[in-house]
Amino acid sequence: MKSAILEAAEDLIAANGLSGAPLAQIAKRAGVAVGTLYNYFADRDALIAALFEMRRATLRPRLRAAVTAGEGLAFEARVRAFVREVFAAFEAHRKFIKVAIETEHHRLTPGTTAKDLMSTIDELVKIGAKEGIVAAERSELLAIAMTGALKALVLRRISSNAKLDDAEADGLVSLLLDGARA
Amino acid sequence: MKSAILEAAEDLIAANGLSGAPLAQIAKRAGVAVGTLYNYFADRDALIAALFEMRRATLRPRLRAAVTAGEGLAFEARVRAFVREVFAAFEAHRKFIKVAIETEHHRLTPGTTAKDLMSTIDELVKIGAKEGIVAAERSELLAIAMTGALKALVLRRISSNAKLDDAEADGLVSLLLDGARA
Amino acid sequence: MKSAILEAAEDLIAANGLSGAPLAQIAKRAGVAVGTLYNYFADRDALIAALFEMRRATLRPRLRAAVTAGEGLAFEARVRAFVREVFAAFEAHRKFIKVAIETEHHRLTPGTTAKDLMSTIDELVKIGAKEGIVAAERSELLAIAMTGALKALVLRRISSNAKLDDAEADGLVSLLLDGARA
Amino acid sequence: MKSAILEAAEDLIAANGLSGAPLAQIAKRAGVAVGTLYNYFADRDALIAALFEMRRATLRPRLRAAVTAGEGLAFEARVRAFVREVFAAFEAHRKFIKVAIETEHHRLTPGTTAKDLMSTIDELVKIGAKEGIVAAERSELLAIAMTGALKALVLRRISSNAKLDDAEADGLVSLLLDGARA
DNA sequence: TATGAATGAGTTTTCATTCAT
DNA sequence: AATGAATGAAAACTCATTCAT
Repeated sequence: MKSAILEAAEDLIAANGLSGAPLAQIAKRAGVAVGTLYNYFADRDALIAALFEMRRATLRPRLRAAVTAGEGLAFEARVRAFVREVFAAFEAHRKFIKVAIETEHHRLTPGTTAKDLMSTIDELVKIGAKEGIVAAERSELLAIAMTGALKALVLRRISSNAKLDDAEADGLVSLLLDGARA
Repeated sequence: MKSAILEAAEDLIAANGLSGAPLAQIAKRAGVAVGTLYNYFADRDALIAALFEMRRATLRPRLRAAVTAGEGLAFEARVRAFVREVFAAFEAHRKFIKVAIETEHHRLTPGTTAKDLMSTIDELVKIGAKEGIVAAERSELLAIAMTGALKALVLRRISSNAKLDDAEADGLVSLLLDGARA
Repeated sequence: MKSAILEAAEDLIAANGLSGAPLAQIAKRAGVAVGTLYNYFADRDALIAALFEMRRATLRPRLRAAVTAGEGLAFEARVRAFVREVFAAFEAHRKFIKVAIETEHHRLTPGTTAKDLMSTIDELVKIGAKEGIVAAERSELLAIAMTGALKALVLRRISSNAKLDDAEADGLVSLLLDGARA
Repeated sequence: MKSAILEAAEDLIAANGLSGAPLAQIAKRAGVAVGTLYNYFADRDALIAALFEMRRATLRPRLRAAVTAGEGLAFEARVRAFVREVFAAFEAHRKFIKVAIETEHHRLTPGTTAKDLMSTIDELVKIGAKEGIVAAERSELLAIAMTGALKALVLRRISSNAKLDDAEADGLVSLLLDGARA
């Protein structure tokens, strides 16, 4: 029930944005009465927060796992493994990822998947810097650029109904580590 | 008067988001009565649209100029010049740029500065591909990544009250063309 | 509840006209909150339309019945029966009849009781023409005049709190069929 | 100037009703600024009232004249002359007559042409009664019916862009005095 | 006198939240 | 727990009226 409600909310937010998902519509789509929403969530904000936290609870472990996935490998291979894992995780939650990226700057969605992605990438880049693979003075920039590039790529692919596969992941990693020159 | 209203709207949207700027507050901050807003804009949507179009009218020529800024130069220098120009333009409109990037996916803000940036970068990357500097098979990815990285960097700097200067621009270009390796 | 709201609207419109019945007053008189109105009607226009349609649904069958009331009788007797029935029906809905006649030409009230009356009278007059009782070349005029005269008489009686009884009906029919000469 | 404003108001009211004629539109159509309206009329109500009074000032004398038009003639001829005169007067002010009849029951238009018509007809009918032509017990009814029938006929003809000529007038008089029988 | 931008009270409309069943 | 009608505060919108120029 709770998750049926959250899925209904997710659908509507994905389609119409955060302010295009009134409780009446969420309830209708979830097949329950409005009043029922209040048996599961204190208020609208809490419902939205719960949606983001539910997905976060699923995605954060996978992001964490993605960091450790390539442990022992050379840095490039490790980053490649990381991005492949991230893409796989996002692929499994396309609708929410769209929502998470699009509403990233909204008051109601602080500290959610977008932030988790950022901090995970930070962590990974620091490893590269410590290993001397990534130029120290470029590491902050790399982290920011990688996060931005990844989100842009993901959103693009989701919006055009294209897959997020390993080739896509490898391409992004090559670009960021070796540049775009021919 | 019209622009005082739009600036008030910009301030409020920058502070509280698109749905955190009721007409009563906009009017108050602009120092006019609510009714006055309707002397200048058909309705709330039109006011918001006008804000984005006003800034767009200022920024688009600068983005276009940024593309031609480095004409004749080698591609890397040209991209460098482009990003420096873009940063200079964004620096002059920090508040709006924050708003434009944060609300990029909102129903009320289609075809605005964020799109102009994307298409401008597209154009530039195509030149690099034609010149053989950018690997053809990487050009789409480069355009997406560059747009995403640039927006992420800009937003980060604006949010932390840091400048968007030439050094920042050069760093981003190096990263994208040559990669992050030490 | 729905009909309490419509009755409140009817009262206010009868007293102050269509534009003298704001939703706040309708709600107050109906003993509900303003928001409640929107649980029953899409918007103000829909509420007004519903009022006219509700009464129409009641009155139209009675007008139809009035046409058949005198079937088999000689034409004059038939018309007499018709007008008596109409008066009885109107008598039972004085307040609405007042509203319906007074707002007959308003944008929000097309195709309502006033039109039904007109078309019903048309039908009846055609019967009289076919039977040769009414001069063919006078039938259109008779229909128009009868409708106008009937509405004027009804409105007059309602406004002066006078009854609409059989004598009144018979008087009108005599006048229209035989003229006013002594 | 004043009459240009009143004509603009008349046009708009004829087209959209009393509540479909905001001052801004009236001013625009009259080719003046809103503020100017207040140099000629105390407020909106006064403007509307002035429109009705201006026309009334023109029409009332013609209605009065219509009563005396047939003095000396036999009653039927006199009524015929009266209705012909009325039709001629109304024909010359079709737009206003439409407005006057349609808004007859509005708060802002008491004691105007519609009432003048009624009282004029009353007067005429009384003459017929005194002369013994109209049955005394039918005179009130005749007056009401004649007024209603006349207004209905006029409105019908104006709405369908048909003329109000002498034949039309004669037809109405015959109907009311002699009835519709073949 | 003419102008038309500015005003703000009045009205409509939305929607999260409550609560009796 | 589930329901959904009722609520009313907040927001959008309209328009007669004012007033500085």
